Order: sequence, then C-alpha cells, then structure tokens
Amino acid sequence: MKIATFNTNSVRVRLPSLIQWMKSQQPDLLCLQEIKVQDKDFPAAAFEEIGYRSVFKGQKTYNGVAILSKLPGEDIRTALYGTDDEEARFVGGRYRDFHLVNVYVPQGFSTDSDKFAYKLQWLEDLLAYIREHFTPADPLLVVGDFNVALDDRDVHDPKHLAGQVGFHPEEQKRLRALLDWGLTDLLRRFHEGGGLYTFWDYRVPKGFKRNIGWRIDYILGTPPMAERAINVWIDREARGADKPSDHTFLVAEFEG
DNA sequence: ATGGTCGGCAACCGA
Repeated sequence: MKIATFNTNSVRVRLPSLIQWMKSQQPDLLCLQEIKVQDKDFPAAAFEEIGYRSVFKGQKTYNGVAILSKLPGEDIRTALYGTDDEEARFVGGRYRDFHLVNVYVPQGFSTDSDKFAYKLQWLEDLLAYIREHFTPADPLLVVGDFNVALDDRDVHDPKHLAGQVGFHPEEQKRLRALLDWGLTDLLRRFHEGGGLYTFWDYRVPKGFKRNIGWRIDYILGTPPMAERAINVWIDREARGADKPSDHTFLVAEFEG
C-alpha cells in the first residue's frame, strides 16, 4: 500500500503533472492540500479517468483538501470542528484497514498576529479530535501540510529562523504533542539526516536549486501503521515539470 | 544576466 501527500498550490494548475505522477507512481491514496478550488470546480472527472475516486472539501481562493483513492473510503468527514462555515483544512475517513486524516494546518503569517494564535489553537484542536476519536492502538495515519518544521534538521538555517513562524517553539511543542500522543514521524524512521525538504519558498531566489527549504509536510502513523512501514521518501523532482508547486511529494509504502 | 515568486482573481491577499 502506497500513500502520498502533496500541497498542490492550485489543483487545477498542477493537474497535468499530477495525473502524470499518479500514472507513473500508482499510489493507492493521495492526500492533497491547498487545492484552491470550490467543490463545483474540483476536477473529479480527470481523476476518475485514471481510476481514482475523490473526496474533498474546497473553498473559494484559499485552502482546500482532498483525498484521491483507488478504493472507496467510508465514514468521510470534511471538517475538524464539524461546522459548515469553517476553513477547508480537514478531510478524513476509513480506507480498507486503517483510518486516514489529511490536514492543511494554518500557515500563521507572523508570530505576533491573530493568525498565529489561530494556528496554535488549530493544532491543539487537532490533537483533541484525535484523542477523542482514536487510541494509539488504532491503525491511523495523520498526513498533510503542517506548516511546522520540527527541529534544526528540518530547515536550512535554524539560527536565522529561530522563533519565526513555521519554526517557533510553540508550534513545535504542539506538533510534538501529537507525536507524544502516539504518532511516529515516519520519514524519520528511514532518514535521520537534515536537508530533506518538502517545501521551498518561491520568494527565495533559486531556493529549490540551492535547496533552501523546509520540511513541513508529514506522514505520521500510530504503532500499528509504523510497524507496517517499508519505506518513506521525498520525491524531490516531482513538483511539476512546467509549473512546479512550492511543495513536493512525500511518499510512504506499507506492507499489505 | 538584461529579470526579480506564485495563484486566485481581478486589487491585492495569502503563502
């Protein structure tokens, strides 16, 4: 079983390269974030053509998440708080023999802003949701763009970024609380080193080429899933040939 | 080298 996550920064712009990647890599499940499309305009037919179902929660202009899958999901939920008007940042369900949650955590803007407080709250509420619905003995993957780099290995210049948004102790504390509850950062089971990034800010000149990036996308798993993991990797060159996203694909393969 | 980040969406906001 192969699962991947990718922040598209517009699913419509990335659609051709996305389809190409899915055809060649054949993931069983693909979690998308920042699809930036309203539900009525989600390109479900294009994914159906290559054998994928989709569940999604979109909104106009911002955010938006989707799960594409070869097999149908059950008990799909498209909101963290369960409200109609909340931002489109959460989609989850049960797929075959495990539970899946796909998130797009708020970016936070700057540490002195209301948006940062919202980000911290959202991370706390995500943990509360997980505590309420699961135990660490359940097979569960929590996947997506968390907009937080966990430690010094996860950014290019930790000294320079110390205390900034995306690399702030209060964010890291909340992401670690998720791990402490019973989730393993699965990339780290296979790769201990630094410089393994999933995001390169468009505003950094030649950022991708110089590998000035961040690891802010994760595949987290409870022990039953961590034990099944065979390999986890970043497909660094897969952002899209023509019009690359600022993120790339993170992929995990499991037994069974 | 002769430019300067993207995407949505129609002036800027968000990342």
